[in-house]
Amino acid sequence: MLNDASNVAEATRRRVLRAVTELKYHPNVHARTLARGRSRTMGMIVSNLENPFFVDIFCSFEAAAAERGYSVTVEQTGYQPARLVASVRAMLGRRLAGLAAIVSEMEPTLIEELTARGLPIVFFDVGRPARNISIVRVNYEVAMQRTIEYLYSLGHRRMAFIGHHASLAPLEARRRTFIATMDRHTSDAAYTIIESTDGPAGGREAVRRLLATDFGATAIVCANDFMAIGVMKELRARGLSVPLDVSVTGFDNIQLSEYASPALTTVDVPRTRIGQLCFNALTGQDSRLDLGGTLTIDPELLVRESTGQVPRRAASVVG
Amino acid sequence: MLNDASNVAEATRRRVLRAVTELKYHPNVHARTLARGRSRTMGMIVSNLENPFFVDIFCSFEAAAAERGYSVTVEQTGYQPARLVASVRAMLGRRLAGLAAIVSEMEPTLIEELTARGLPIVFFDVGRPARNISIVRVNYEVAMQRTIEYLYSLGHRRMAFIGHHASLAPLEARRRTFIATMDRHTSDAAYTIIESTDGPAGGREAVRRLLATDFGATAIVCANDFMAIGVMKELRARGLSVPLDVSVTGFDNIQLSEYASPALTTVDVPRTRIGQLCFNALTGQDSRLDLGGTLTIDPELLVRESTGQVPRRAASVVG
DNA sequence: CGTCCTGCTGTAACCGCTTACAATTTGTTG
DNA sequence: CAACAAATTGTAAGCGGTTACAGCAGGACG
Repeated sequence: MLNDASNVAEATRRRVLRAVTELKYHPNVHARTLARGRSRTMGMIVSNLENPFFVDIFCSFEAAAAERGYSVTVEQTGYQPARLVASVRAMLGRRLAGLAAIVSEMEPTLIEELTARGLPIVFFDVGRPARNISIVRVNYEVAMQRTIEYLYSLGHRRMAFIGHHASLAPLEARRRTFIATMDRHTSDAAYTIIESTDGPAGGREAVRRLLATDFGATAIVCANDFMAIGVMKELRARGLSVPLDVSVTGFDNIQLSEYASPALTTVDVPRTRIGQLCFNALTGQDSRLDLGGTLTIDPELLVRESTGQVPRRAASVVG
Repeated sequence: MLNDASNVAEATRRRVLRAVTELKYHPNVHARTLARGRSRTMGMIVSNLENPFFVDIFCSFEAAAAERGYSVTVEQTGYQPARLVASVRAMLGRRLAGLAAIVSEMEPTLIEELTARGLPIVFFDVGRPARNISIVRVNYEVAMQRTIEYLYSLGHRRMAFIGHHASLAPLEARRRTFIATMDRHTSDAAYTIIESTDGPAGGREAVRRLLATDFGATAIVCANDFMAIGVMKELRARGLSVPLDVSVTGFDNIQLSEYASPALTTVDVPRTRIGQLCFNALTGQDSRLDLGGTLTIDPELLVRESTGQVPRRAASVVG
């Protein structure tokens, strides 16, 4: 009766409903899900909730889910494949209606384990499609290449890449493309790579290390906006102006990137769209991406205020 | 056998474990929880996951929980009491081990509904203690008063308060104290109040409205850091210097406040401690706060770079 | 007034697991 | 080797709901 109120007498229903509130009765979700055999809950696993990029995707996913009467449960992995596996197992045990894994790390054996079950799954940035697994990708290569060529066109010849978790595919793609693109200009351009941790603190620390060298970068390319915020902070603290002394670029276009000072030049990864897309893929109501398919998003470079012409006075400001 | 491996023959165990991985068996969490009658999951409800303040509390809560073998599920309410009620009901249906509500909104009838059940609960910022309900409070009054007096001592006489959701208790407390403190200096000080939405976009919009008036604030007091970031952005965009033209203060001391430009003067609300505290309260392992008790945190004013002496040239820069 | 249909309520099996306990095997000891 | 204890395995009864279906009213109709 608490499910389908259609074939119950009005009087009875009223009596029941009154009892429900009076006794403060709350149906046991587990009993219900067990009996029904399916649930109205979607699972989401993200790498790092402290990074607004993931929060934004979660929020738009949740909004789309709520609209369709689904609820969402999240877990985070801290970029650790082991935790991803643990989370996936936990999610699998919950008999969810679907699972979205918005993660940078991956464990190859997972795909097989996930294919065994029927539940619809969507991976973002990692994994490969399968019977019940869709993939949403971002063309980091093209975006990174554009970014570098843009900086090169401004005269920058000495660039630094600041990233985190270099071994994880989506991050590795950015770094690899950075290197590949720089290598095209090997005659007159040079680069350096610095690995740190995700977040402003990591970005800041990376800049400290960069400045301790004598590399003299005029542009710093960050793996994401979250780190770029810390990068700009440290540059400012050292009395360096962005973009007069050093240009800085990010990746993701998190909301904060617009509020940074100066506003960050970045690559717009459409988080809201991604969240919706992932949800739609799971419920199979998106013509652009059906279960088992792959969809690649081509992100745009968003030029704001943190990048500019290379400084006239030599190219040895930073590092 | 999947629970207590103590009284099973080694050989049998091995066989079972092999079968588990081979068949990709994942125990049904619902069946298990139902049979056990209790779960090892804590629930957390927060107002707004986009605001890093809440994310930080969630993360430290989760870390504390993981350490003790608990997992955590979150939901957000968007500051809407109705959604809080819905979330609480959903959580109640899950037979959790405990529930932490880190929210600004409240629904008085909730307390009674929650007391009926036995599960340990901790509220942050709202509610009142009960048999199974603990409360963690922050003394916003003292902190706000200190902030205002500090600005006053710098010579500021015209201040604006920028907040959101004024009707919600914790936000209302800040505004009320702002007003009360300003009223002490009614002879030579004046203030104005602007209501907007949470987040940088809200802060920014509030400043636009402030500048459209001729109030001429020399200091802007924000209800939280998340809004303050937008406030500073808009001031900068208008060519106003912080703190040379206008001083700005925040509230919460989110990580980003340190990375803002200039670094934000704010009130340090110890989020990590709060997360841990809430978890400990639920498992009853904290001597400072046992179930049914109240603990008040006295936050410190953290002076950084966004505040300074009132500008010499009159007091009519802003608005 | 009996028959049939409709609309509502009562009942029992089952969802997948835990738990306590019965049944069985194995080991120990006089 | 019988007798008993210990160790292991098998069994059945729930946990709190859902679902399909049987049962039983009451109303309409011939």
